[in-house]
Amino acid sequence: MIDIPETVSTIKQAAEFTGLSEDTIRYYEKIGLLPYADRKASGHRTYSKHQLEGMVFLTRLKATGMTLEEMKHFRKLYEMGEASLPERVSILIEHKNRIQNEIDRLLETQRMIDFKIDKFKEAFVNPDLNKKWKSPFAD
Amino acid sequence: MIDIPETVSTIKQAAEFTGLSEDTIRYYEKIGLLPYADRKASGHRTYSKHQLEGMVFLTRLKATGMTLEEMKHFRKLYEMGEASLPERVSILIEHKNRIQNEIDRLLETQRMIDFKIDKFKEAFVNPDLNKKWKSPFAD
DNA sequence: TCTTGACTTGGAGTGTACTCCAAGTTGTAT
DNA sequence: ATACAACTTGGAGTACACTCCAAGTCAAGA
Repeated sequence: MIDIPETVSTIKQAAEFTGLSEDTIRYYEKIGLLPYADRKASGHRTYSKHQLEGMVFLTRLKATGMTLEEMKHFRKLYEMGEASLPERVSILIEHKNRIQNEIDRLLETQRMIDFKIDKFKEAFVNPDLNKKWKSPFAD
Repeated sequence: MIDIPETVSTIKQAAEFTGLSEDTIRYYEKIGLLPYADRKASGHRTYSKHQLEGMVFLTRLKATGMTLEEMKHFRKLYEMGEASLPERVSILIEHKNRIQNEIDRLLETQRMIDFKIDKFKEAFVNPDLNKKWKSPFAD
């Protein structure tokens, strides 16, 4: 059994792949969210495919509202090994629930916007309505 | 025709009703997102039911990702009157689309989390799998 | 009247997450 | 050999959205 050599990326390629900026990747490493990256002899960072996938996973968590601190905690658990699996699962389930609540709120706001758009359109077609119906916009 | 007298609220009641803090309401007024509030003789702010509804609308836009600057722009249009109705409608439609994209991203992340939870559970039941399958978490 | 709590202002301070910079080193193409 | 781009570091600066504070005024009950 031989290890399949993984293609190795520069920080620039990592940034392209993940959508993070190079500065952000270095920043994440600095605050301990990403582990100290492997280096070439020159000191330049290198990333494996596996690491890039991990970063993308991070971006998904972040984009869905997880804070950097929570992600750091999750990573700490990951480093503790198998014993932390149950807690990691419960964190993910909890996060999934938060996402669901967020989706519900978004859907509700969409309905509210639709209602408002309808009102606007009515008011546009028949300006008289505008006098009776005052749009609530904090005034 | 007589005006139905609207019940008038203090800033404290406004904060309770909207979920914003009193400081935040004053801050929104300071930056021009809310108009200069009506005052009692004492100088204390008062809010009508209509104004409270407007504030709740604001909180919905904010909670779905609209920035304070965008909301200020929307309010400016509102103050310009009927002529701005088409632009206001298009802003709302645009925002609705942004919300839809956000929902899509959230759903996708939920699926990703489900996949990961399954993997974790497998690894927990059968620790051998954990050796073959490395969780990508940026390491 | 006295006290207690609510409200006022302008401005300073905070938390999160970057983002940029200077000064120096390394890698690559000509 | 000489550019020139890519990379390195520590630390400073920025953007957004609040959040808190001091010092003072106002309102309502005992």
